[in-house]
Amino acid sequence: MSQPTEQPSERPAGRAVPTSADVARLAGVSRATVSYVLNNTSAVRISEPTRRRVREAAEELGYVPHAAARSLRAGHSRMVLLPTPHVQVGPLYSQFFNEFQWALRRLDYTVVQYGSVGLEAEEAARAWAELRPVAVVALGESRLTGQGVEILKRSGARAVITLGTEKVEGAHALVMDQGRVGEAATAHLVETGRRRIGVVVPEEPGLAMFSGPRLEGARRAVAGTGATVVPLPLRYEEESANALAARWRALDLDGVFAYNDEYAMLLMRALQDAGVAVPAETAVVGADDLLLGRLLRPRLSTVRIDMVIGRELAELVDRAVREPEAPPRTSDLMASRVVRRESS
Amino acid sequence: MSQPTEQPSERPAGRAVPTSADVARLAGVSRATVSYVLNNTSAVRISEPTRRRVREAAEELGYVPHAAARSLRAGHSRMVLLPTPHVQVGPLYSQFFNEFQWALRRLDYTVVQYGSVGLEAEEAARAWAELRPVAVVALGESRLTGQGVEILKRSGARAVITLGTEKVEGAHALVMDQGRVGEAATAHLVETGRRRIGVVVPEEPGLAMFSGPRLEGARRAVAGTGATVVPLPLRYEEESANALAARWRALDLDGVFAYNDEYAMLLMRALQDAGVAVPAETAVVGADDLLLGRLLRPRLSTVRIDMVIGRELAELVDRAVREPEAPPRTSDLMASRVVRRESS
DNA sequence: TTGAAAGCGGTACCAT
DNA sequence: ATGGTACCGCTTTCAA
Repeated sequence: MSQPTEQPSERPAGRAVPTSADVARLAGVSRATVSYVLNNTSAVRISEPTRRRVREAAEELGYVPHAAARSLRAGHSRMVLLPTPHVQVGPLYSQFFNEFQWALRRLDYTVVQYGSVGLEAEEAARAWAELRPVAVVALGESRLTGQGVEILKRSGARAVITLGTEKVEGAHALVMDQGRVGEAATAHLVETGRRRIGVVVPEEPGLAMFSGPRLEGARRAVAGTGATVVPLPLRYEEESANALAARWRALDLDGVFAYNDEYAMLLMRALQDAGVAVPAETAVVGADDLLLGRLLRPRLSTVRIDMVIGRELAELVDRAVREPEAPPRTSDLMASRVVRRESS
Repeated sequence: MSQPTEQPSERPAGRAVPTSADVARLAGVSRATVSYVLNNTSAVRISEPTRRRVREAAEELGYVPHAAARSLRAGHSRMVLLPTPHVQVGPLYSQFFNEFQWALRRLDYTVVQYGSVGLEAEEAARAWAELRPVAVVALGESRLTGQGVEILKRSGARAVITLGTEKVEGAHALVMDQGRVGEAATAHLVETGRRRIGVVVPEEPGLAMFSGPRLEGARRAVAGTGATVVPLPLRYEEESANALAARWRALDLDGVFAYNDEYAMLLMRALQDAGVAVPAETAVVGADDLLLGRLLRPRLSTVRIDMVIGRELAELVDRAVREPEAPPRTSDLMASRVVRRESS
């Protein structure tokens, strides 16, 4: 550039970002005093007039402290990093998530979601580590490897928590036992006299971490009852459902756990169109207890999933941060119960 | 504490977080050299053997650079901050969002979502400003005030972009003209001969920013046609829908735009249960083109919304960052078209 | 080709 | 009750 080099060229118009030094200058005090006042440092007494002058100066300049500088000096941050899940999440999850964030904030943590679409597990971990979070809470399928956990801990993370089904070496694993969902649904079907039970397994990628355990749970439920379980691959598309419905009679199933309410609705519609009577011929059970299930005819039986309240998880994170050496408390964060309606 | 003061007590077990100085020491070079090697600084030539020693040392220590220190020194970051929306978002939005994040990363930005549940507009803005983001993109109803924008810009944000319906003083406003959705749906109803048209207005808080403009759009569509629009408040609950259906005949409506597919399904079910024939007596149109709409009987007519591709928005953000003084380009990011099925 | 050192914005100890 | 100052980890001249 041909511009004189003394021109910063960084903030072309408008003055520079105010720092605590600017506040100090305007208030006629030292930077230390500014820090004391703005942080209400109890160990130091500052006279009321001085406090006021500092506050007014900060206000006038629109001063906002620089989080990076602060945490650099402090040697740690209170940032909890949440890798954003790749898969589409349901309303249940969203509510839980909001609650969790809110609770963490109450505990004085800064919650930040960091998306890592299109990054490999390890480079993602490295990217997260650059932010020096005090804790990382991976909720979904974000494949966090043992290697990744090691990177994070080496860079100062005091707690790495996975919330899911896979247990990762070195991380606190909070299981959400998806198996229970399949178990509850299938047990219900068995109890109501069904013997040959289909279990829908979505073919969409990213759902495997839920569908696998649910299928396993279904298998547990039939063990020793004489009933059998048949996995049913299904894409969330009308054609896929119709194809499945077309060969329904050949499958000879009298009950089906459809993974969740959406797949259940898809399948039930296809079954009805194919002339299969629900629940007379085949009982259908979904999961998630969506409102839409109540609108179907017959009304859809479902498994209602109650996730642990966000506050509980937030406290668990806080404890893990304060006592990193404590043994990973493996809690189960889900409770499942069947809501029987008309489709089963 | 009675512990000797020389004990850091910060990392009780396990060694300290490695810094570039540690890498330098291990590699037998200076910190400067480490920086040069790890950043591939082209202005400086470092011998290949040295490069290797540095890389190996970094690898061995598990060194990850400290983002805060880096951006503090640099005087700026490439963080784009996205306040997380409070309302539950649909699958359309999620897809768009992922694409947007991906595109921003490709442009070398660090995308971070910051939740602000339970914070007032201005304190939220201050919290965001502490992170010194280079840009803030507020997508939802996160009420960003003119005051908030001012705070952010004062603290170095080169672009503040709102994506929504409200225009905020000082921010680049990218309108997503929700009105078009209501306009398209209603125009379709009018063209197919409907005269008294209901427009569902969800009572759920947080949806007002969508429902208001959609209602206005509906009003535009009937202007001068002789048709009329009747707002229909509705909660997303079965009882509310039933109550509305019970007084349907009294309302004397022959068409309804039901806000979106979910509300449409809710309402259509209630209408059918109340004996109102769809579409013979009343036509129903939803929006979002969810798969579930195709499963209903009659199949639900809908408005398909195509959002701008995330890449386009990412480039727009990039341009705004590089030329903060350029006039806010107000682009429309949505295209709406009616998909007629059987319910209209 | 490499090293020494200044400085980014805060905080907290130690003086005064 | 305040101010001076060292330092957190990293980048980037400037010298050698």
